[in-house]
Amino acid sequence: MKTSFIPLDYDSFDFEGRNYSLIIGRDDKGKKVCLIDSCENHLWAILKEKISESSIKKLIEKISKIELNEKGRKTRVEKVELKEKRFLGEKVKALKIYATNYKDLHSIADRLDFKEIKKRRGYDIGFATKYIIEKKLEPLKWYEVQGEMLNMSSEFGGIDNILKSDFVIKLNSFKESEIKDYLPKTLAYDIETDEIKIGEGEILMISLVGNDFQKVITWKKTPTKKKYVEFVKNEKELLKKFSEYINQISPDILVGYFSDGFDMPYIKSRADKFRVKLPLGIDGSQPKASGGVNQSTRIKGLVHVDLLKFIRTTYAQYMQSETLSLNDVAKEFLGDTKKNFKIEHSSKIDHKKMDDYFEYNLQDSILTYNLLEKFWPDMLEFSRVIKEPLYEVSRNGLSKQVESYILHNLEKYNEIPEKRPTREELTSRRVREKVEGAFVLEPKPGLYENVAMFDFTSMHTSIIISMNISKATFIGENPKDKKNSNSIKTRMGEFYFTKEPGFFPLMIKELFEKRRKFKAEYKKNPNKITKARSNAFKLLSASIHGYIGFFGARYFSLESSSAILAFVRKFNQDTIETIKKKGFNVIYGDTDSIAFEMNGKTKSQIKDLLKDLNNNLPGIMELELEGFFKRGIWVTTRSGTAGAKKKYAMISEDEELKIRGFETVRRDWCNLAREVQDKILRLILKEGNEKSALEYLKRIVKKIKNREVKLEELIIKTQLKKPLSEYKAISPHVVAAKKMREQEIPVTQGGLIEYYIAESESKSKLVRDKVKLLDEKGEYNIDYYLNKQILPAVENIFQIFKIDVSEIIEGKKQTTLGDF
DNA sequence: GGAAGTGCGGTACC
DNA sequence: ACGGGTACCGCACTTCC
Repeated sequence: MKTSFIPLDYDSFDFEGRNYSLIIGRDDKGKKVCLIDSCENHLWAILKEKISESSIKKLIEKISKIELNEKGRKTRVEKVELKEKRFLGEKVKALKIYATNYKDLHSIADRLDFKEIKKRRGYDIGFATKYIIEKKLEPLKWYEVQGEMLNMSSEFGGIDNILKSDFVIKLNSFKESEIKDYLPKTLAYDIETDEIKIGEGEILMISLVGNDFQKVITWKKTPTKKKYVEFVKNEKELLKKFSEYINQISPDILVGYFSDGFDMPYIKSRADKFRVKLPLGIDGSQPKASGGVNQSTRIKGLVHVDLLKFIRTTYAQYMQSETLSLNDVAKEFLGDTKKNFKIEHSSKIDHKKMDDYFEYNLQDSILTYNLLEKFWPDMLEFSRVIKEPLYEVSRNGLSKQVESYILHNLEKYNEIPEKRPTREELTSRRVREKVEGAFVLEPKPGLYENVAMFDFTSMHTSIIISMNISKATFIGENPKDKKNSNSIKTRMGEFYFTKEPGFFPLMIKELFEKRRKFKAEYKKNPNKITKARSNAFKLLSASIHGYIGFFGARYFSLESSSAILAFVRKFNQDTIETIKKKGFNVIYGDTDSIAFEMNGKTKSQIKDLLKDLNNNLPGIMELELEGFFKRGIWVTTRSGTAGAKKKYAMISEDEELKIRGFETVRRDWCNLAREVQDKILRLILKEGNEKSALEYLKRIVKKIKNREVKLEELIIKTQLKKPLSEYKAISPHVVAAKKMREQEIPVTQGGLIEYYIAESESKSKLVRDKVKLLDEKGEYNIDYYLNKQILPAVENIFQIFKIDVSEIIEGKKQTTLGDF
């Protein structure tokens, strides 16, 4: 038979001592389809140089005879082929060794201790990855597939009778078809429990939300008018109902928020306790948890997505939200918020409140469902670009995504994949000395008029490409062929890289060009998909240097990482010097940027300067105009007279502000201080002097002294980064967290702690002794907010105008500032 | 018992 | 383990007189 098909999930099974792939997906009518395909497994044995043909022949014979009988499996070498390959750029002769079961590739590699063999590789790549590389049946692309339908058959031990699928097809052939739209069938879920620790409490309710499906299942019998609430007898029945509904709906994706870390483990632990089976897999198998600290749960044939993980790696760096809580993320992306509901212990909840609880539980699934829809184009394109299944792509960090991309693109360069680092390598890489990072120019404090800013386009990546840097192109500290090389001095020594183009920089160049191409495509034809594709390439391209310096990477290279950073410093410093020599006053620079006074020159003259600088840059390196600014302000550090790095504010010609590093953008300062500072920066940058800013400050100070400021403006929010018991220094936010715990308010690691500083009778001078939670009665501490929040936020700004605001902010009696 | 120095802790920049 | 070096700054803690 023939059908359309889009692969969603990849799995495998053994039959008669052989591996088969099981690919789960849909056809274009929405029917669930499983494909069964054979798949050859292989590993590589790289041969030493100058091995005679006859020795190779003998070796092949010996290897062909390898048979294993371990772990109740019989696995044997099926065939061995001699190939001309490359490994880390070197031409090599290698044996491609096929085995009947991929699970034993590692054991076979262990048996290859022949003297003719130099290295063994390719035994540590996941089955799905290998299958996709070999067969090119790639995730989330549409295919026209042809095969034999299995129906009540006995083939493969009658597997088609077990699989919960509309069609099971033994694959014969396939070809890519034109891309049609695809929207996954999604089901979101969320649980409510009476105890946060996994398995220690009861699951009170579970909500499920699909396209036209909304349910809250609970055993907490309460009169309610909510139609979506369904009652069951007890927690055990709740769990059964949960899997019943999932199987009935049969979604492509089961999505939760923090569900790898909470919902799924909780459900599993309660199911274990009650001995309830959760047959959610396509073959009736149970969800399987894996990984230690960073746990995740996999369900066969049903893609379990923990949206938090995807958002964290792909979006967090560009987000405004204070936290990555479902509430904040939904607010930012959906303009929607969670139902405001304070969780209490179930025993305390009365009937009316129970109704709100149901609503709250449902709402969480609705938000999760809507967020998945929102992020779907990005997940889809990531999966297509990286060629890894959704389950992996939705969880992996950027380094892992880069590595997957590399593995899927090695073939073009005829490269044998490098192995994962061994445990010993990991330990030694982790304790290595730090590589020297980027250069930051100390600014000269002041208010500047007409500022131009340049920055290097994708600096690290373009250095890798232009200087041909990688593990394989590194040729040591004193190579013979210095002429044909790029070199740079680092703290660790002078490192040389051949100019002979290496596969790694070439691959990155191609990636970089695709990034350009898809960015242009998006500009020309802006829509969700082109945007997502452009974004996927952008993120991948920006993560290459991070990957090279990541200790878990196959292509990790400390020399490369340190050389890249040395070039980063060199190019920025050289450019600063050149701009200075042309007579400009350079104000500031950080890593890849340079800000300088335009010095009466016109924009077009500045653009000429840019062109000139670009003409002298090597390879694909490029400096671009970040912008022209009407004014910019740089201040001193709090403790001294030096210019503060990573802290500045500029205003563009259309009065848009670019504020970096100031308290305004820091969440651990109270809103009042942030707003006052923001307003003052705005006034000064707009007007070019401090007059109205000063008037404004005086009004605010008066307001504070008259206790006219609302408490919510004074809340200080700080994250609790580790378990309460591990803190050596008991700082205010730790005290606040302890208070919360006393009041049985859940305190979670990573959660935001909110408190304010109140007037107090105690003589203690410690801030922490004045900490109060928001619902604790008290009055805000005027002295603290004036001298420890407002003053530090504005002092340095007015100092630029030689104004000492501490005189304006009276009431600073106890504080002594040694500098005065 | 207070001043000065040290380091913990959180957050931001790129 | 899933990016990591540079930087700022408040606050508690330590040390010293």
